[in-house]
Amino acid sequence: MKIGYPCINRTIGCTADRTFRLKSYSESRLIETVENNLDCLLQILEFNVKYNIFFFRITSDLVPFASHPINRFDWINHFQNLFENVGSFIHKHNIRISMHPDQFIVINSPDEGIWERSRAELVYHTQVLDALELDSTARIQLHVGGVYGNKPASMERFALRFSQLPASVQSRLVIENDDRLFTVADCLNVSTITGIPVLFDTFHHSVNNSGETVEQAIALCAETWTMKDGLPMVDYSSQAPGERKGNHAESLDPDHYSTFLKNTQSIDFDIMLEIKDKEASALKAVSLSKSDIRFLN
DNA sequence: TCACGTCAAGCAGAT
DNA sequence: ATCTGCTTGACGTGA
Repeated sequence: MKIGYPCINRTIGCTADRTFRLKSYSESRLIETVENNLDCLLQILEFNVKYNIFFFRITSDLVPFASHPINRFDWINHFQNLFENVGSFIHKHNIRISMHPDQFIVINSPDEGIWERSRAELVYHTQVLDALELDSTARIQLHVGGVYGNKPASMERFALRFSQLPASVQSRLVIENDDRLFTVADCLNVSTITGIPVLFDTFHHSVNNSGETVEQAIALCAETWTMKDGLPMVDYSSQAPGERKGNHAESLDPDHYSTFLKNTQSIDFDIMLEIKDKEASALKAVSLSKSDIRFLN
């Protein structure tokens, strides 16, 4: 079991997701920003290793406008050395990496334009992981997408579109249950058709499920991950006390977390803490997990 | 230096 | 018809 947090470190004072406005686009601005972002990414990973955090989600904003038509710069070759440098650090310390394209990436949209842009953005995410020379355990997590008034048809369209993606992208994708539309059961159905592993999100499951317990759901998801996919990835968070249903907690709830570990102890996985205070909660989790046999492995 | 309107992109439910 | 939450910040203009 590895413990991780997404994208941002609030302790070390740099950001790996610096960007700028489309109107301000220039090649020099892009180069300057990506240099900063890659440099900061390495700093974050160094911080993580120092504190026994070996799972990390790389921000989608690492290369701003990477899949936008305005960007015709060959950033992969230009930054090849920097990517390899970060990648070798990841290898050396056996860090697990994920990425999570944001809500605009919807491959099952009936709108061809949205599909085209989504495909381009997935290619970009794949290019980042490939430039880092990461193996097939480094994954891109995606939701199934929209329902458009017909869930079975939308799931079938997802499978069709998946089959039309480049093989390099296909081998990186995993699908995640969401909080409103596609449950674990839906994702498992899509997985049966496509072979895509299912990433279990605990919080989404708590607000959108088909009656399975967490233990049942996580076991079913785990079965969709093969050796080459690596350990199953799990997104973990809990309800913010007193806030609107669905809001992520500000900080790790030690009791909730310990109970979750106990309830899932028969399965090993890597856990991504989607909690607002980022690395602070990861540090708490590392300390709480030290008595867990999976963490010691 | 600071305040604050806005930022590439989508969906679905609420108002 | 328009706004809001997803992830929440931070860019950058105007004063």
